[in-house]
Amino acid sequence: MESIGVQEPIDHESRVEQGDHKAVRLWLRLLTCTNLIERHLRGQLRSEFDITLPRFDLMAQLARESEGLTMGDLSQRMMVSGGNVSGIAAQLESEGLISREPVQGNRRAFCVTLTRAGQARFAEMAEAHEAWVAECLGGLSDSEYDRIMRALRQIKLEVGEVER
Amino acid sequence: MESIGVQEPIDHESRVEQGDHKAVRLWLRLLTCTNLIERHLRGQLRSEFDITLPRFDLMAQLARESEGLTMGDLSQRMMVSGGNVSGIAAQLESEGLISREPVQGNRRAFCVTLTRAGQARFAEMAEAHEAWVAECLGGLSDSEYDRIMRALRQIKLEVGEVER
DNA sequence: AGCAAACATTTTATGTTTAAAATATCGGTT
DNA sequence: AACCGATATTTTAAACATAAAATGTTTGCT
Repeated sequence: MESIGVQEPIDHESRVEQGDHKAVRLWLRLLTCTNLIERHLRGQLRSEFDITLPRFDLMAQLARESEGLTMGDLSQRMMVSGGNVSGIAAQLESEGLISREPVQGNRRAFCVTLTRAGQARFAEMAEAHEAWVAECLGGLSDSEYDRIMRALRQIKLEVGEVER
Repeated sequence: MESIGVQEPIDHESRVEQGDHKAVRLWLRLLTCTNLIERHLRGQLRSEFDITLPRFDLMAQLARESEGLTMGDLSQRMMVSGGNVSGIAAQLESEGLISREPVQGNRRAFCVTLTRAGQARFAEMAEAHEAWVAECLGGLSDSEYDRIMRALRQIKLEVGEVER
């Protein structure tokens, strides 16, 4: 399947075309894998903890920063727009899982932290989340794991350069 | 960085915990890469062709099936809900890029195809799209490309089993 | 002090996405 | 023929996501 082995000599245009097709195939597979895992995690979070993935993500960012984060920090780390963070944070706040307090010395910013209830809730979820991810990705050998991590890092850098 | 080399003997619990953390790190990197590329493509499609990524995706599915696809086929191949396809298709239809015709022998289904205008429009976009993807992913060597493709295939299979 | 540019956040409008309910059709059974 | 479960699609409600405009706030410069 997918043209293994035999390599006919081809001209330059065909070679380029084939190279591009390769990149697209890789992109589609990357997208498929990510979507499958994301869908799985979303469903599990919903059925086991009645929470959405974006809300879990926001809490996860706060959980690793006990000092708290500003809305802008959250936007940057979650890689979503500021307006988006506003909406998600508003809901978590109304559920009592996070709190937003003014920052002294900068009346523009808010400091967002997990409430005690939020910390407890997140701890439960994080444990389950790790297990679900390991089910999906734990089957790789150490060397495969390292290789794919390196390849993804390189891809990340290249996209950054393209965007620059 | 990230614990290279030295390996202290550790008990079973720590080993498991460490394995889980590894999987989560891989997952987050996978997600980051996919989001970066997706964001790049979305922006390019918007600025160059004034079209959204989902609409492009729907057209791409139709472009490789000259016979046309049903709404259900599209939902399955795009890996999104049927209701979602309904909305996207409605807009593309109103723009004259796709057509939906009843299927003889099954009055429930529609056969969706690219209009002639849709074909022409998609041909332009597809060429640019390939180039953008190649910019992001073309920097991998052939062997790296093969390895990551294989690893992703394995991941895809494992997620399928977990979901089963 | 005054003022412009940058910053932090929210609001608005539009579009995507899902789950679930609703609508309609099909196939087979009785 | 009447009915029932499966199939194909649309509609609905709620949440997520973006870009762009709006609202305050801060900072640096003159």
